[in-house]
Amino acid sequence: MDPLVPVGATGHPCLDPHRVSQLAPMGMKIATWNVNSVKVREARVVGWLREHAPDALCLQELKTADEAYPDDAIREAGCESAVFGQRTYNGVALISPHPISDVARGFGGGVADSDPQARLIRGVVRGVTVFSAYFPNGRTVGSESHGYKLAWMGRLLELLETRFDPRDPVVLAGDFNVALDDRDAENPEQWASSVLCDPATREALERIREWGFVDVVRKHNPEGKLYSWWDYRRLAFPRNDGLRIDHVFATVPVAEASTAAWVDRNQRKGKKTDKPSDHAPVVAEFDL
DNA sequence: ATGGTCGCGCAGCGA
Repeated sequence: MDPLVPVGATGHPCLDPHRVSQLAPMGMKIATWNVNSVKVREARVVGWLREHAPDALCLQELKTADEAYPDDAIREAGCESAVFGQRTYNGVALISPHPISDVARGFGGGVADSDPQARLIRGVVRGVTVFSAYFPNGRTVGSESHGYKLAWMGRLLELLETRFDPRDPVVLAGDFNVALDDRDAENPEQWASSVLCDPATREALERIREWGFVDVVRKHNPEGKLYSWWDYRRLAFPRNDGLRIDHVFATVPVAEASTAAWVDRNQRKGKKTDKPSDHAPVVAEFDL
């Protein structure tokens, strides 16, 4: 399968994006989780798959090369994985109990030069193109890393514009490292000048959203006060000093079918020996 | 306590 061919161009009726609303309604649950090392979080991931039975689970920060990815344990939980691993840093995966087709790693497609960091993978699950994205953090505003973050987001937008159609069923899920507005932080003033909230970063994400996405978690939680990441330091979780930086964006035909969206805050709980990630899973459910 | 926590990989970086 040519990964450069847009989804829906394969000729298979089940992959025709414009037919998504014609499919018999079934539950479809899509989740994203920055696991901060898939090896350390292996038992949690397997347990979470068994408990919540998502149709797609997007992982970020594997910090693991492809060869060391726990593929056997995931298979024992009944799922296959599409993996774009990297040693030490980054690394993303897409997990599903269904077949994953049309897998593409990175930006590909000659949109821009290849990215040396493994931050993006996509595949088609039950007719929906699902991206697992780990946006760069950016460290500090104005830094070289911040420039890389903004450029990376621009490349993602270019990929969407050139290879996809907002009328297609597309889900962009992952750790965006962006809190969209002040509802997405418990202490917004504390984070205002950080790379998670700075105006240039928010504007870059707004341009991606305007391409044709709905923020599905916001749709179901307009009041805010729902976070996905709490720093390991400064007792952030007990104080609920969190931010919502992990997102599930969906194009309109998918977002119109959403029925619920939530954060599995339980996965952030526990003592040091329980080894929680600093991120909790973000889940969106659809009648698709 | 003048930092504070993780994970990687074995010093110091990135988050």
